[in-house]
Amino acid sequence: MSQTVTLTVPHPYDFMGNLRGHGWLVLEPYRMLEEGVERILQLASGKVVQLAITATPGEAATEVEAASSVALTAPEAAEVEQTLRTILRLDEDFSSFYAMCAKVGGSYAEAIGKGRLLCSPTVFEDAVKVVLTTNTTWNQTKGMTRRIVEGLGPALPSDPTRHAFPKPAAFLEAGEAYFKEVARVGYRAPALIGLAEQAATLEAFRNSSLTTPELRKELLRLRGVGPYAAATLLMLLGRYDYLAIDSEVRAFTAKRYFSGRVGSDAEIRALYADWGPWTYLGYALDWAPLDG
DNA sequence: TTCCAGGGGTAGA
DNA sequence: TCTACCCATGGA
Repeated sequence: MSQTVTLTVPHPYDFMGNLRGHGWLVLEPYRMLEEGVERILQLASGKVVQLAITATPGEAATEVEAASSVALTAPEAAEVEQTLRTILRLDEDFSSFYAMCAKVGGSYAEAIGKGRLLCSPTVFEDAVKVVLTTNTTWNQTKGMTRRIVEGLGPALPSDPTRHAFPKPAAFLEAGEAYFKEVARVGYRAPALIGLAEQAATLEAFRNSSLTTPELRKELLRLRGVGPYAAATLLMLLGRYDYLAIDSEVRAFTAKRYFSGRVGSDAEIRALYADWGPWTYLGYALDWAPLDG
């Protein structure tokens, strides 16, 4: 028994760009599919479902559908639809960003339809994953995330090797020792416990009336969250005012703009300052792997 | 061994 | 605001 939830998407819309804009789609409980992404999700009813999320074929997707592994009640189907709208950011308005891209031109002219970046169903999950990207390699981020999901997340009945993302309560129950000894997150363990303790506060950030600088200040109060993590989390909350300056940004801008010299954070920020509220995306669409 | 990865916390200037 | 140092882990 299975069921499909379908919803229409904004125009223009780049579905695969939405998924591949950053690394989230390869962090459990997401898994990359050839034409979309798979997600293990625990619904409010407690049911754990497997969703295969794909779009109508072609350049201009008009619909996204999630094929559930099991039948859903009406409230469960509505919850799946709302979750899709959240993780694909379908309700965000990018029109002023696209207008800016068209004005700037060049490679930015191809940005129309892009900008939506996959996020998690909960701010808590996004915050955990962002902390797991700090001061480590991408492979280790994937490993730490996988061990947390497999160790603490509720299992999918039809395939118990697959798990949904664990709830904050599971983090607290597992305790710091679990994260150090089993998940091997090292010194990040206390930060993850802190995020679990403040999960309710984190969720309120999704539709916060705070200004972006105010919200950034709140995020910076979280243990394990510094300038990079705060800027990344703001992006995941739909606020693109700040650049998440990490080793990759420094390396890219050094090569492209500073003749190999690593620019100061102020110099790097100045490169994208004209993008204003779209700064993060201004960089994201500038970035491209450089040869040599 | 040493370095460092999609940094952060702290102390001291 | 800036710099120096430490922080667990694991691959190069």
